[in-house]
Amino acid sequence: MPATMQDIAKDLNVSVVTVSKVLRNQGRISDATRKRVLRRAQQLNYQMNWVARSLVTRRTYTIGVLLPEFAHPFFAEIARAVAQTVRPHDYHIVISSFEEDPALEASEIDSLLARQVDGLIIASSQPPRPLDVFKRMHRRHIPFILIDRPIAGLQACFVGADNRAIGRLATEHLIARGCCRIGHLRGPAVRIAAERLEGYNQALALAGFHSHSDYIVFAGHGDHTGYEGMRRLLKLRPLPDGVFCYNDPVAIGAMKAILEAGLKMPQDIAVVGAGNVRYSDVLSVPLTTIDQGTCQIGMLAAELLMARIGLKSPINPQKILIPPKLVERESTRRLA
Amino acid sequence: MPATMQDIAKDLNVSVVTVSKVLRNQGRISDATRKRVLRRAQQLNYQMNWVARSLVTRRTYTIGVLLPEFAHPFFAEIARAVAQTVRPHDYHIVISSFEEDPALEASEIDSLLARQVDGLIIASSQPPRPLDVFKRMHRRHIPFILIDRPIAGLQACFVGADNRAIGRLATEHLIARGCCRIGHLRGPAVRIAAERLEGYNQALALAGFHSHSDYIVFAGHGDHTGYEGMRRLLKLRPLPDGVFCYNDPVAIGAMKAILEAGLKMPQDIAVVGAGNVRYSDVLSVPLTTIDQGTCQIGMLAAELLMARIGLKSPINPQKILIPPKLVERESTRRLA
DNA sequence: TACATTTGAATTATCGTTAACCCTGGAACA
DNA sequence: TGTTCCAGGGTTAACGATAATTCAAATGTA
Repeated sequence: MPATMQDIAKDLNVSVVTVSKVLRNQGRISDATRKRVLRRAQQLNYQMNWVARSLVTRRTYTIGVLLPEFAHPFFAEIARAVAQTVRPHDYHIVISSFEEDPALEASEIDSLLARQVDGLIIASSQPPRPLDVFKRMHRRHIPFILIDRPIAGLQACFVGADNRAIGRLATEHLIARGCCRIGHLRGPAVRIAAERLEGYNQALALAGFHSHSDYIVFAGHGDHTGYEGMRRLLKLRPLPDGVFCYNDPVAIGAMKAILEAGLKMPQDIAVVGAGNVRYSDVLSVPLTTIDQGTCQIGMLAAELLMARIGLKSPINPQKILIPPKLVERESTRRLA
Repeated sequence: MPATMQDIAKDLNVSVVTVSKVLRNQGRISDATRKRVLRRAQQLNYQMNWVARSLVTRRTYTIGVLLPEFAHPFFAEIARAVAQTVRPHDYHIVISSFEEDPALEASEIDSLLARQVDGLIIASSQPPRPLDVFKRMHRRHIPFILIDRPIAGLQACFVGADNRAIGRLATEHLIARGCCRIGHLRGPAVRIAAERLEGYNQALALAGFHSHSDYIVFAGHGDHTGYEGMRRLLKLRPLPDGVFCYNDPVAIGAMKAILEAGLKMPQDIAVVGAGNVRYSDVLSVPLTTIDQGTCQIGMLAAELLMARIGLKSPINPQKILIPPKLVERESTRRLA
């Protein structure tokens, strides 16, 4: 059994509270006593029992991080950033994924609440009319930050990429590179994908192009969907000369299809992805992409959460959109 | 404030213990009472306070997962597998990374112990003469499983890849493909890298080749080290006609160097990586690699841990080596 | 000297739950 | 009728800490 404060107290003939005070540097304790306690604690290799402390302080120094899937590089990176940001505050993270299943997500939230996390960071998959999990959190005054995917109609803190700006930036870049038949491999039917599409349309409109629905093809999250989608795009005549892909995996799949078709990048078709995942630069043709500030999302969400934990009165929800940055590589590079 | 058992008890004029018993399906409770309690619990939206329960049961239903860095796809995948495996047991994971810093690792272990995790899964960076963190765990009877990186001289459960087999398998494959000057971009000075190197040497010896130290070049973990290393290999004459790379990122870096040198894969040089990371198959030349059963490592480690948690008497440490599998792609494909 | 203040620590009361044991009244049995 | 047994609870005491309050002695002050 690990040593408790009681063990120290008994050995030293002082009260448990005295020990507690010394260990927390609180209250008035004489130097002599302080030293005795500290010494004995070290001898016994005393380690705080945080469970016991949490029970009385109502603080677990633990936050829940709830992600759709955390082997995905994007979410893994966010989790890393969150963990690093909260570590100096003595916080740990309990991480959980829900495989894009709203019901599982809700049950995991409840489960984390039961574990008394001090706050939550969630990349939610809840439908626009969210279940009442969020109400439960409000009632309990548990702060939470939504990341990456906002929820329509929910007043809450949010940190995420500026998806319209991403769509715009990518498309404007293709236009600047001289493309005039720009296709889009759009993502699944979620808000993020819709916003990137909007950005794409905006950029086209601003440039005086008008978008043609044939050139907008549904893809998904993964590279195989990009591959399939691109094969559909390649059947169009005239061929697109530029493609903005919903995300990097989709772009990678698309590149595979393009190479298979015997076409060259960027000469025949220029490709832009989004996300700047690792290895985007060691592909056959290094991929131009839009960096969405993944790391920052995690950091800012964590900071926002830290700031709200322990606040007596709730403050206004804050929304942060990270401005995207273009990362230019071979897949759109202007030829010499 | 969330409802407590006391609230339910007071409303129903029963004792808290009765409520507790109902909620745990324990003890003898009449059907009538049971129903009343259950109904009231639902009405009040009662949620167990796991912190309080943990304090008395000495079980947190939480395990610590300690990794060198968890944005790395290998570790992220392991974490995912662990989380999925323990979820059915009602366990959650507290995850933490220590950036390859043994001191930070030790302090994180202590920190997780203070949080009363029921067990730990650790990919340790401790030196062969490990600090006494592990002794502390033994004293407290906290089960832990080492993964990926065994610690010499420490009696403990271990689950990891069979690195000698990986080195052997990769090298034998190159030999089978007709390579006869096989280089090795070896990893950093850690046991894993040494074992893969051993496997490489074994395979060469078995085939009657003798290894030449010039053809063994130090690389590291990341792709840039692979790039640098390969450039050194490319200065050798005669040129190697096959390279076994410590891991996939190194291989990816190496491929970049090879392509830059104007050489072709696999015609001029065949390349084998190890790890089978995502995107290994969408590279310019899809990379032949050795799958080390990442997912299985996480799963088996988690299962092993679950089996040990709550065991009264400690049982013998168990070591599991996952047999590797060859994943053949273009980078070594035999030409038609 | 008498009173107020400070210092250093002990007491007491939680926190929300479970473990272990105790109690009561009626049914079953002899 | 008395004894036993058991169903259906209740009581009490933790678990390991902290918050709030109280208290005795030492110190300062008038």
